[in-house]
Amino acid sequence: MLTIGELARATGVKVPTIRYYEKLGLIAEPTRSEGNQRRYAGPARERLSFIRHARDLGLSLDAIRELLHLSENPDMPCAEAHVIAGAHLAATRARIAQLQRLEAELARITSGCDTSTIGDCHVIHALADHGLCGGDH
Amino acid sequence: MLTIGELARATGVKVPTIRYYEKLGLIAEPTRSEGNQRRYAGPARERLSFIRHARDLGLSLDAIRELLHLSENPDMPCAEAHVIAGAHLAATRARIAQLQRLEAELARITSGCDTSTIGDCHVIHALADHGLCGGDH
DNA sequence: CCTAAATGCTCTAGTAACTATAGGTTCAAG
DNA sequence: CTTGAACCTATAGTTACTAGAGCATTTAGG
Repeated sequence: MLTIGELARATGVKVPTIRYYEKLGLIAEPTRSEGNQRRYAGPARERLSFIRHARDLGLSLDAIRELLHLSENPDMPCAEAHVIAGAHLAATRARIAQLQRLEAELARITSGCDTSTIGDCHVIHALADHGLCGGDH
Repeated sequence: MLTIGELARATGVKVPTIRYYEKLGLIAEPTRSEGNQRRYAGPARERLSFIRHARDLGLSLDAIRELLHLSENPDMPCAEAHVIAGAHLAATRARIAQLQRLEAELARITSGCDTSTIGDCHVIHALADHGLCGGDH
């Protein structure tokens, strides 16, 4: 049986976060010691590692909740799991594309200024005047 | 003089967001009509457009607050504005790089499964077992 | 056995940047 | 003069935690 601190070290999830996940119902309430401290068995560690890994990949707790629910029914079709992961992949790609557009504009804004006072600083003017950029955001 | 709704349409910032920015002190409290409704003059529109554009570029309200402060003093050196924009550019590039790593792993996870039940679904297993991935996150 | 340090407990509030809702008021057009 | 759109304030909810206060338990050393 692991204490909450040992579980935290084993999974890389911080102690307050474990308690937070418990309150959200993502992990089960564990057994308690005589002094009311949480004691975890092996399955809790696996479940928490699952959550950790999925969070690292950027999945929302809602998506993770669904995946956990699916994983409890090994006989169910897994199409839904593919939908969730696929949707997240698409969202990730869209976000990358958006950030790349922003990167291009930020690079343009920051590179074009060689003056030294705010009054004619290109950075400030570019931010103030939307017309100076591609305008695609 | 614009009503708050007209200002919202002119800048693309939603009405509740304008009031929110006012409460944060990002924009000045405007004059009011006899019936206590907000009435805006031209400068408010420019300032709000500045904020909007900077937000679209992903700058935090804190960073925007600093830039607004700088823009009020046209004679000050603009090195600080370059630092803010440059830091944001670097953060954006780092975020893109991170998302691209996640994209690669998500693509790997979602592509490798051609079974049909949860029990042996690659998506679920890949999330449960950190050892199956590159492990660089 | 006793004590001190580390770890644990609950609860509340704070973070970013809004968004939504409730319940009421004002404005402009017909 | 009435109606409907737009306005007002204030509070609470969103996401995924994190920080802090104030107190209890566990464990290792002496």
